[in-house]
Amino acid sequence: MTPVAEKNADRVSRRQVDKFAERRDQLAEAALQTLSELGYARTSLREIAQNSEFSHGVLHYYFSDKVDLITHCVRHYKARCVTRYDGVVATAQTSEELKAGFGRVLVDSLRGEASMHRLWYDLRSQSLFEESFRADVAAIDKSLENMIWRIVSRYAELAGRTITIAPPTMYAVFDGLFQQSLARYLSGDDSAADALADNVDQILALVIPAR
Amino acid sequence: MTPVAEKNADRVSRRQVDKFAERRDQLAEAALQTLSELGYARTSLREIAQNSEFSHGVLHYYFSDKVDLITHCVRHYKARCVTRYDGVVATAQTSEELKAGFGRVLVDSLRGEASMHRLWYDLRSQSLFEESFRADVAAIDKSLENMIWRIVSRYAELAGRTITIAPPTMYAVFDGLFQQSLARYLSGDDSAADALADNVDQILALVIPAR
DNA sequence: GATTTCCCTTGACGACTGTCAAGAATTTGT
DNA sequence: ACAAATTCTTGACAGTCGTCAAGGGAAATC
Repeated sequence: MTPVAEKNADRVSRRQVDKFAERRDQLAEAALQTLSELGYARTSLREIAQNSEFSHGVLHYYFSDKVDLITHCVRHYKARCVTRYDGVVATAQTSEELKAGFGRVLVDSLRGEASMHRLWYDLRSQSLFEESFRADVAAIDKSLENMIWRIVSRYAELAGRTITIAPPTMYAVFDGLFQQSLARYLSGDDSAADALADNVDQILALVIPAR
Repeated sequence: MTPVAEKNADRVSRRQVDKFAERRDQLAEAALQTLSELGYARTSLREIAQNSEFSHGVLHYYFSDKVDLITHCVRHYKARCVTRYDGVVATAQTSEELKAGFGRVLVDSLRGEASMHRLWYDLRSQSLFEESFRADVAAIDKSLENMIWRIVSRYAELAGRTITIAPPTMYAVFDGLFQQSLARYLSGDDSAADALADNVDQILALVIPAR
């Protein structure tokens, strides 16, 4: 095989790999939509296929089994949700601005992506039972923790304060707040979103106290 | 029917009702054990029956359907877990004593009932999708919120402090801490239990600050 | 243009699900 | 003791599940 042929073969293979990965993501997207509507327990492969433009058999062409599919979904989900707050952190000039931006994104995300959030909590619960999900879920949880930490530590920096709470604890607190707000919002209480912003303000004032 | 006969009939009926309710609870207990081991998604009625001393058909003699069974389980669960901290609140004489007792029960419960706790978070996630569970789950959540509030407000009282945080927010914070500790504990990190006690101490100091 | 490779559909399989009915076994009432 | 009401078992039902194999059709390769 000549170097040129090798290059071409490489290009072809690369293209195939890309197409393969693309379709996997496309199917993962359909799966995520189905999962966020029905929850893990009630989502079947046939239902997922019906939310895509393909038949149910194709899922086993792109994924080895159901766990493989769900795992890919989780990773695909991560890629989207973790960077949501980075813009706010990067552009905010004052602590007040950062706090307002943080709250705004939080509220918007709660209102606009409630179904995806409940799926996240569902899958996180599943990972407490199913060991095969645990590593990926833990990785996402960690990156969410990092995200919260970037925000809070930057906030403290802008405000000229110091933090005495460790990142995991900080994340746990805000996650608890968000989770409760999500439950209220999904049960029809639209004011839960605004209440979340207030609660975050209040907790932020406590965990980063004036010295 | 004579008054005596009426009384007897009543006694009989009462006894029957009691027996009926007793067996329902007994089956609910088996169901809770199964659910806490497998999770909601993987628990079937036959599996539940195998964890009891009866056959699978009996479940439809005592419960109208699966939702009825699970709902009864949730209520049965509530009756057990909500009163766990009342003793500590009632007997503690000082704020330090209360804090220590709170932490101790928290840690013991995490270590000894981890499977039941993960089931609770699983069912709470299910209620975000399945409306039929929502009311019962919300009721339990509310009573847990009340429990936390009894502890924290009593703590503030003993310490001579005032609280500026509303009960739902307070519950959300501690629930977030507990949930994260549970995940770590179940993934093999035994130190997560003791870390929980430390975190609770720390957060308690923040939410009920020295004035 | 023929052939090989890839992508996708269809239909089937065994296993499992919730539900229910028929009847055996047990308890209760007389 | 017998009769009646109950509690429980068994087996079957219609449906769904994940999985897979056979093959059609499209696209790429030569």
